Amino acid sequence: MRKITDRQKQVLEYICDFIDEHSYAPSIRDIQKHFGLKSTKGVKDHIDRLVEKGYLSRTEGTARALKVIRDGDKATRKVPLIGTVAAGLPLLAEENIEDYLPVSADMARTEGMFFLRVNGDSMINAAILDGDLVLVRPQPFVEQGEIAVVRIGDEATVKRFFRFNTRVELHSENPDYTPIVYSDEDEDIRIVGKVTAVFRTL
Amino acid sequence: MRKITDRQKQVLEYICDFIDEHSYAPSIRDIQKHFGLKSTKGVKDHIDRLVEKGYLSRTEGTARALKVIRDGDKATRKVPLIGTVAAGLPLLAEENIEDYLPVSADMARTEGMFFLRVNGDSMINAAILDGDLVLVRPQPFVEQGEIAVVRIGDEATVKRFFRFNTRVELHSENPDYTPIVYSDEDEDIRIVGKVTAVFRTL
DNA sequence: CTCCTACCTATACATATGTTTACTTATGAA
DNA sequence: TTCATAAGTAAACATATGTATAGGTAGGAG
Repeated sequence: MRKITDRQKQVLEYICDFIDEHSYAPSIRDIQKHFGLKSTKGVKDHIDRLVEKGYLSRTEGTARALKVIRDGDKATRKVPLIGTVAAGLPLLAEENIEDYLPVSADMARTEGMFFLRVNGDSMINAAILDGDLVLVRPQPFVEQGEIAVVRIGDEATVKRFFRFNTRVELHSENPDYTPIVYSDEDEDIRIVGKVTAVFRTL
Repeated sequence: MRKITDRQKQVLEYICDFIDEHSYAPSIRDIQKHFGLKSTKGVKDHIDRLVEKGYLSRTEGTARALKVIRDGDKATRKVPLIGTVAAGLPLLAEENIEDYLPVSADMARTEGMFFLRVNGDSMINAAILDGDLVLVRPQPFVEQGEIAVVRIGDEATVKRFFRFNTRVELHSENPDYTPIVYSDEDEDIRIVGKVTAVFRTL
């Protein structure tokens, strides 16, 4: 990223703070007043340079149309919490959205991701506890041994997924539970997605 | 929340979408054009009513100063990741901020919260693994047995905190580690804050 | 029916805001 | 020195945008 002068940095910071506080960008004259300048031109120059150098974007001729371009913008994505696993939940039914949680776009890069609340202690050795939220990326496959959300009939569970010759095994991370074994061709079992993150509130 | 008409709902949705796309709010005339209206007055009326009914807030006389008031706004807070625990880290030093992660404002209600990356397996039985991020609320006390970030001299650790008569005990959640015992009055030990959430990316 | 509200047109008007031209001052590089 | 750039003053200018006044139509509540 190209260098900016100290003054330009001050202006950029003021714009950031202003947007943070008001939810809309400052006008050129707002900035002018803040810095005690006697002309709008100076401000305009600063903005033009910040745009040239890639720190700001704007729509010309439009009021308060400044946007700060953040370094690898930590955008947020609202991810729906759609239910609890290990209960007979109507997966992916929009009616069942309990809440939306904002998640770093880093974590939820794909469209269609969702949260499930985990019920029970079957994954306790994978450090997923009862009540934890898992972030799921929908996909029809996972790598050997990855933690997946699997639908068996009308129920869904979180398990480690293994595929061998002609069978599929779902392993709990708890010695009290024995692996669930299915035939390779059983239509009743389907991978819903891969667990990509775990969230817990204490 | 007071009811709004279908038309008002349409306008509100358009405003939401516009802000989503442009990062700045539409002008009255933007909205007018979108709905194919021939006067600005109608739009103004809608906005006034949406403000009255609590769905919008605005700064009068200011261009593009609309703000959508979201239902129990799932706002986001940028929480800094300031280092790794169990290393001799200069805690809370702003220079050490590695990154900012957006977190649901529900989780980070307090000012000054921060993330620490947990190093090691000393809390494995509390389902906090090596590499997990813990969200910390700075406070000088915790309840008996809660998980806290504690500073011992120049180092910090995550441990369950217990205070007995004249001593303080820090318990790991791993049988391989023995509790650390300190005198009640030892100046060298201090509670930094309470661990309020755990985040893990798989 | 009468009154009220939602919704809309038409037409101005006031001002908030972006844009531009012309100059000045200071600083550092060539 | 000479040139380029950063930063700023001054004074207009153009237009984007909010606001106001005066009506008009349709439907529901009383």
